[in-house]
Amino acid sequence: MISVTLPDGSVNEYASGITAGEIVIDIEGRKHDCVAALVDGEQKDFSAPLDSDCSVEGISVFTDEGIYILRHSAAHLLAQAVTSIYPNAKPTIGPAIDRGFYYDFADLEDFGESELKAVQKKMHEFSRRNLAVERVECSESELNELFSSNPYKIEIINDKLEAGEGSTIYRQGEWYDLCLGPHVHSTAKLMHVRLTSVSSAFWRGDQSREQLTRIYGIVEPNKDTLKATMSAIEEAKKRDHRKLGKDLQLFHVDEDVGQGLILWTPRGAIIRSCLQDFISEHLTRQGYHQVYTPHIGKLDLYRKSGHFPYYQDSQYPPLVEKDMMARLANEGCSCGELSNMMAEGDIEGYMLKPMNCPHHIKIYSSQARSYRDLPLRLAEFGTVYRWEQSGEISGLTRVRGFTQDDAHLFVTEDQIANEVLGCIELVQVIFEALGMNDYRVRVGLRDPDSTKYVGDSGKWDLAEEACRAAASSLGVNWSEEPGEAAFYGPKIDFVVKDVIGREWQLGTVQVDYNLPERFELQYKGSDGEMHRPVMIHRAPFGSMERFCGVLIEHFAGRFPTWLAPTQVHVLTISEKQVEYGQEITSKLKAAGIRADLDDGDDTIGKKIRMHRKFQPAYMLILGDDETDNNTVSIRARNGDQRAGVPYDAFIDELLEEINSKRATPTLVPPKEE
RNA sequence: GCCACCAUGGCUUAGCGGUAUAGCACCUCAUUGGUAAUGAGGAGGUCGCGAGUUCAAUUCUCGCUGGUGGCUCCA
Repeated sequence: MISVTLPDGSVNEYASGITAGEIVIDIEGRKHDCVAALVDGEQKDFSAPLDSDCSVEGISVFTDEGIYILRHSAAHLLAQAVTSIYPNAKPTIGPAIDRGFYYDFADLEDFGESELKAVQKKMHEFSRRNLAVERVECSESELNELFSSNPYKIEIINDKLEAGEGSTIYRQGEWYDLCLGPHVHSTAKLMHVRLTSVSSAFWRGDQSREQLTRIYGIVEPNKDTLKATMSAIEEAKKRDHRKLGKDLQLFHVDEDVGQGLILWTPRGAIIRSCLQDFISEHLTRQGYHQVYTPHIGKLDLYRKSGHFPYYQDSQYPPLVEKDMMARLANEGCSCGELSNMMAEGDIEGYMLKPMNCPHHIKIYSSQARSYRDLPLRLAEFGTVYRWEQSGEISGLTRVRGFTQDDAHLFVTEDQIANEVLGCIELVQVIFEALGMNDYRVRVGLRDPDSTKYVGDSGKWDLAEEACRAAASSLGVNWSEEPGEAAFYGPKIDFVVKDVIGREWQLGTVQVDYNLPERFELQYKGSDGEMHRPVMIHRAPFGSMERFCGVLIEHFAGRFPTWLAPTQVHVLTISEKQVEYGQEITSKLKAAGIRADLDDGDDTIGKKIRMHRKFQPAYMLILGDDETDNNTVSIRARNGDQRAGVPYDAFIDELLEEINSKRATPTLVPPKEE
């Protein structure tokens, strides 16, 4: 007999050799929702036999651990289905991920979305057959034998296992895979599975290795959760900023202009400029100076900053004077030679700026500086250009030309902590005003074992401590990430998720010892000696493009009144109200409110339908009642109404709402009942 | 950059080896209508671009451009 401690703390006696699954049934009953067991804190299959005293509890499929086991098992089922249809395909790896699972296959060429259906059908078939999933211990030689036709598995065996060490496989029906488990005990648990997409991946994430075919899928415990997940995916697609950007006419990307180059259309430009105004107010309050610098600079400048030629691949090619180009061409200079000569500094040219810092540095050094000038905070909405890989460009979130809400702070060493804190506060103010609470903070620290960092370690300790202190003052989740610092200093990054779960780095605050060194920046200290300032780079939004993209999805296009491209749409019921409508609209505009008038001859139902797509904060409906009494009828986005409001009262309330930058429109109180 | 898929009037979309649907938007006329589509008529496309195959290509092939999903990258 063995003594087993149950989750409620009680201890039961069982016959030695009982399986973990049998105990889970004993605890949870036959109708439990568990996929595996936790034995002494370790995940085990239901089939695991127990022969000594231990604690046991079930792992519910509705926990993070449980759903991961389900997904992992679904990945196995996928590989079983694929290999049964395509016997030549070689499974490589197939893990569970946050949103489902995938499996990578070698030798599965020409496999596209249209092939998914047959595979999914096969998975359902295997699931319906209720195949037992068995764990089998194997010796090294058995493993080599079993996977002899799959070099990828052999590579894993050779890499992960010590010589002479065995491992386990999981078998379901005829099929088996190298795996540590645990897994669900039967394929029947995997009925609610859907394959979602096909893409490619490199073996072990290495671009120089084989290209594999990756199949993605989702799996859910039951029909209802599957349905919920599928509709959540649909909902997310509706919020996609690329779709909303088109529907709401916020921005346009034109292939004749170029990939990843954003054309801000009038409605989107309003959002951007409101945000910029908002930031500018804070800049003034915090003692920043706004500056303007050009979009290009000499190659030499970027040689000095270290951007060229080191980051050449992610920059637009340099601009070279045309007479020089002609001369070189006449001399038979090849592109490769040209590139070398530019790298060596034999040819001067200009570059689209990939960062604003060199320009700001030149503003710093345009005058002799003393400690009394510090901290000197230079801010600019500076547009930079980077040659992102073509496959990576997407909507507003990954582009080739973007405007950073950039600033560089030139500070003394003992000002670092305070100034970093000031930067963080700005980020927080902005995120709070926009109701963006779902972000995480990464503090990038240096890797203690690496020597790639500039600056002495005492300074680094202070700067890292300043970053830590600043991050913890935020009151949100933050993590230290050793090795994630830039080579020139520690940093704090703000990361948010978009609707399809992709994470985007937005704001960043970085301490930099490197550039002041490279540019030999100086200031005269109170001691009369020359000292080197430290720079802080910071961009609370990151880039206007990316931030607006995330913001569109955050609000699902329903912007707060202060940001809405049009705040009020005035709709007349019949032509009797045209004059009144025009009067109201011009009064709104005179008050600085963004208003739009529709005095056409559509019915009011039609007008509401048409104007809804632009998501104004409010629509005003004007009929005889309103005209006769100098009032307006307010319609909120959700259809709620508030009739008989005197229009000057409406304007006052609206202005109050705009000026307070409320995150949600509140002029129409929700209906009672 | 790599793999797969995709590209038809402003938007959504049908279709096919013989120059093309429909809805919405737009314009005109009628209608003067109270909170998610009033009716009728009209205009608008060399089917992303460039080659090739063919008597004939929007439809087949190749290249390019752009997009989507991923991978890789991201100072």
